[in-house]
Amino acid sequence: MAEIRITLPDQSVRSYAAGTTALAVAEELSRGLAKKALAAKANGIVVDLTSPLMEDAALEILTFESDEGRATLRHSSAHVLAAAVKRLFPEAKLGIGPSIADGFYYDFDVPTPFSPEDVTRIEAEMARVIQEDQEFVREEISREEAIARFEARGEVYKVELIRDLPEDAVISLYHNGEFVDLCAGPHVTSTRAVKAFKLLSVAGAYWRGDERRPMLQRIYGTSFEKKSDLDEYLVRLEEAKKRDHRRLGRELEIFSLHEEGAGFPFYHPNGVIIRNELIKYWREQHRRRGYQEIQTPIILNEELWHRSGHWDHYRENMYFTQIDEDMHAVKPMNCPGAMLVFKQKLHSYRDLPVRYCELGLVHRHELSGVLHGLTRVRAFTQDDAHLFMLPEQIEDEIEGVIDLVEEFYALFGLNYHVELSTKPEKAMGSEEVWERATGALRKPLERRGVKYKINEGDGAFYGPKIDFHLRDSLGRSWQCATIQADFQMPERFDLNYIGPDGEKHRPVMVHRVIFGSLERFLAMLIEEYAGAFPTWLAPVQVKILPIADRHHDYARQLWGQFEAAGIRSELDTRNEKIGYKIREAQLQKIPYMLIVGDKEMEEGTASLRKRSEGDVGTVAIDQFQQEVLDEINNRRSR
RNA sequence: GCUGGCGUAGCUCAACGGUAGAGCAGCUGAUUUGUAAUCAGCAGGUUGCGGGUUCGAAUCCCAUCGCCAGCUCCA
Repeated sequence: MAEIRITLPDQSVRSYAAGTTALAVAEELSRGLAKKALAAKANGIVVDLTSPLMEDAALEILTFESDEGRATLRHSSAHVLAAAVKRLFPEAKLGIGPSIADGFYYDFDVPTPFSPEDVTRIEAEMARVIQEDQEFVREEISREEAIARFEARGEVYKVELIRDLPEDAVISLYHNGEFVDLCAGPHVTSTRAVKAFKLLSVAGAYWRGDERRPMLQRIYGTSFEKKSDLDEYLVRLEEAKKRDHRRLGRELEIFSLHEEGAGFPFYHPNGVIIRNELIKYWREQHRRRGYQEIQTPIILNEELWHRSGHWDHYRENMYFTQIDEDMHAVKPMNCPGAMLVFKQKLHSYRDLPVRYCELGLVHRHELSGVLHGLTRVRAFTQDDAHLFMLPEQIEDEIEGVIDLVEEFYALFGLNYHVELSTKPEKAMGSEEVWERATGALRKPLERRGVKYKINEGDGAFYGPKIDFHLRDSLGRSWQCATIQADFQMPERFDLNYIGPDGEKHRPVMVHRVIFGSLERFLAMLIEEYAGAFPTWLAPVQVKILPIADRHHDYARQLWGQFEAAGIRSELDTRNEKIGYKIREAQLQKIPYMLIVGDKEMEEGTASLRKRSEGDVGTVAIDQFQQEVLDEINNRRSR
């Protein structure tokens, strides 16, 4: 892979190893540069910082991986899209149009949103722009001139972007045909380079991601160098949809959702089995690591939520109910309950850390538009824990949690990325305490060499957090595990321990979840495994398929033996051909099928078929049983 | 919550102003079957819910609920 070269404003050049993401480069450079501009070129990525551009757009452009010139192609495709839209809708005002992970988008302010028919017309017009073989031409002008020119065109958003640039900034424009855009570049040489493209969807998007600003119409698309690559991508998208946990959840009878309770999931028998297996594993691990499990109520009175700060910072997400004279709230978080348990007795410094874990069912009033299968619901069970410790124990404790997360996720073979989320706007506590808490999270991460990115302003209201994110089958990222340092709640709840000096001292608290929520984690697992769960999690582990009625007794005997051994097995005695039964077991993704007919009954064996390998021949029952038990007990994956 | 799209039988879809149909699944019967679908028959819907337009609405309009994509927000 090509090395990455970057030209800085002073004309010096820096090199980065291949594989470095453009985002990482930008983050490093931004420490030394107030404003950055960036360009990426098809040959291996040349990032051009000599002509400053607005930060937002630069960051948008930066989010692609550096190993492809594809980003350039896509960014140029975005210009082609904008050119087409301006032809068909001259009144459209331009937002920004970056390349993104799998394609590109462009934001437009139009009086009426684009209809699907409009999108078809735009696509046709794009094809025309491409046919016209328009050359991409760069032009550099002064900030004042840029403002004047975009103002003359009524491009208020572009003007806003330019105004945010420094006084002496040199602005670059890119022309293709009659279309001109504010843009750092670079671009492909001609619109002809866009060989295969497709517009995928239209959606509203707030200008600059701010819900108080106007909502623009965002058109998403993708483009490739070759038609075959585009086709392959579209096929992959279709394939990914088959792994969607909402679809598999129904097909495999794991869970369901009903309009009678939007966002409140129903678990079916198979779902409960998987959930219970996860919980069983979770309990084993936590006991081993010195946690004590507690359980606290779902409804607690309003006063408690005032004390915890939730009333001030989280009320709009909470459900309330009146009991007798008093207002109560359904818990959106488990922390206050854990704090009451801790406070119930006097703690010695010798007892710390105290680690309380809790499978806590919480309810949150999430906005209707964000609900999504099991990944975003209104009632979910957090595999929560609250750790109370001496201040000097905090780094070790956090490191212990990181270790636990790594062990869990490794078991499931999950890939994740880590973020460190800092103080949000709506926060309690002083700047100084936040600094300390953030440091307490950062150090263990660095000590372990965990790669992480900073997520500015995304912390909880009571403290900063380390987040572990998983991706779903369509590439969307979901926060699962999180570790939060909290110096606020112990204060508010007046928590104490008795130190060696015989005096009361304030413990530090850490909140954390490993799965995140059982709901979201289950969704991730369904998609990760495409429904083919490892045997230890599979709702049905062995399916016994007799060929004809005369084999039923023998089959039933095997079934009884497996059940007694603790293997979840099922018997299919329906009056169907063996192919039919196999097909059904296969679609249910059952790991093992045992087919028994005359031969097997005679020998006291079974014919084994694995869901992943097909027919593997005759097996001895006891040996097979032992192997399955080993696999289950060792929780082997796949 | 916001923008757009979509709600027809358990599932996947058809009918798109003339009064709802198919495949799979389900049920019944026949068949006793050797590694991904045996055959036949039966049953199943006040077209999400509520209004309106019309001689007539699944089809058009309004409202509402839910779902999908994205934005904002989050485990």
